[in-house]
Amino acid sequence: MSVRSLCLAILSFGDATGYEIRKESTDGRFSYFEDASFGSIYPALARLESEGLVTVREEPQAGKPARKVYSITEAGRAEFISSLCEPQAPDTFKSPFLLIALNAAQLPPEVVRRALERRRAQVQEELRLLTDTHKDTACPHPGSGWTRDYGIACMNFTLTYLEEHGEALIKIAEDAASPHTAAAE
Amino acid sequence: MSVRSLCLAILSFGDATGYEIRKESTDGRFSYFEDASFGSIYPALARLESEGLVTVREEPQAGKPARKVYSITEAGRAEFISSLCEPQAPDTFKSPFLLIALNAAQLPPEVVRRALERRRAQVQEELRLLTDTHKDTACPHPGSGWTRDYGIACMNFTLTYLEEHGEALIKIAEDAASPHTAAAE
DNA sequence: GGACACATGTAATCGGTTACATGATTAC
DNA sequence: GTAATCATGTAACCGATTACATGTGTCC
Repeated sequence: MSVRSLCLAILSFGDATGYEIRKESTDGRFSYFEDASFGSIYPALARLESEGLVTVREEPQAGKPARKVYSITEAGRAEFISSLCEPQAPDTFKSPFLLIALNAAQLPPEVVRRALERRRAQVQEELRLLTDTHKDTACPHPGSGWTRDYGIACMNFTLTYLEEHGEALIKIAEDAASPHTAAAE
Repeated sequence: MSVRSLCLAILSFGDATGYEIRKESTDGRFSYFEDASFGSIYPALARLESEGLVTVREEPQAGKPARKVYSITEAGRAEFISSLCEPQAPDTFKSPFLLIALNAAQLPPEVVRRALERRRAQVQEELRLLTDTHKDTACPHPGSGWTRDYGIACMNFTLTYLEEHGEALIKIAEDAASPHTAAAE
C-alpha cells in the first residue's frame, strides 16, 4: 500500500491535515496499514489535490503556518473503494523479536529477557490504544468495531502466550550459556 | 532490517546461494524478518564478501551458471550476534485484510467474503509451512522450536477467530448494502 | 509448445526516508 | 533552558524493486 492510498483511506474517515495523517499512520489506528513520514505525505497530498481526489481549505493560525485541512471528494472516495475491491496483498508480520528468539541459544540471557520485555510492553501499549479508541468514537463505521475486537483478541492472546512461555525462552539462553549447570539440573 | 542483515541471518543457519536466500526470505521461515528480491540480494552478498563477512565457493554445473555457495565467517557471525544485541525495532503487522474489514459497510458483501477467505487461506498456508518445518529439521537451534510453537499458536488462534467471527463481518456488509432487509429481521 | 524451477547478474527507476529550513507555544 | 507539540514544505540521498539479459532441464 502506497502513501497515496493511505491518505485516501484516512481522509475517507474524515478531514485531516498532513500533520494529522502522519500521526495516525505512525501511532494511531492506521498503523496497521502503512506508516509514512512528512517527506512522503505532503507531496502525495499535493498530487491528490491536483488530480481532484481531495480538496484543501486553509485555516490561518497566529504564529504557526496555516493548517491545510484536506477533504476527500466523491472521485477520491470512488477510487479508494475500488482499490479495496482489487485482489488484496497478503498480510505481513515482521518481527525483530522473533529473530532474537530464534537465536536465543547464541545470545546472553539478559538480551533475551530484555527482548521479551520489550515485546510485552509493545503489545500492552497497542492493547491500551485499542481499548481507548472505543470510548471516544461513537461507532462511525460499523467495521471499526469488528476490527477493534479482532485486534484486542489477537493482542490478548499474544500477551498471554508471552507470559506463559517467556521463561522457557530465557531458559534456552541460560542453558546454552552455561551447559554444565543445565546438565546438573 | 536490511537485506544485508537478512543474508547474515540466513547464512548463520547454514551455507546458501543467493537464489536460496531469496526463496527463504519470500516463502520460508525467514519471511518473518524481511523479504528481498534478487536485485538487492546479489549486490549485498558481493559487498559482504568484500568486507570479509562471508566467503564464496563456486560449484560449476553443466548448462546452468555456476552455483555460488556462500558461508558466513567468524567476523560475519560476530557482527550478526552483536546486531541482535542492539535495541530491537518494534514488530510490525501490516494488514490489507483489516483495511477491507474496517470498510466492510462500504463494500459489496462478496468482496468482504472473498477477503475473509483469502486471509483464511493465507493463515492456513503459513500454518502448514510451520508444521512441515518441524519434520525435516532435527532441532539445529533450540530457539527454532520455541519460535515455531509461537507461530503455530498465533496462527491457530487467528484461524479460529476468523472462523468464529467471519460471518459477523459479512453481515455488516450485507446490512449496509440492503438496510431494509436488516430492519425487517 | 509453453510454463516453471534453477541460477546469476546489471541498469533504470522509483518510492520513501532523512535532514534541512522556519518558528510559536506550552510543559517540565 | 530544553524538550515536545504543532505545522508545512523541499532537496539530497538511498535502498530496494522491476525489467532486462542469458540459458538449460523438466513437467504438463
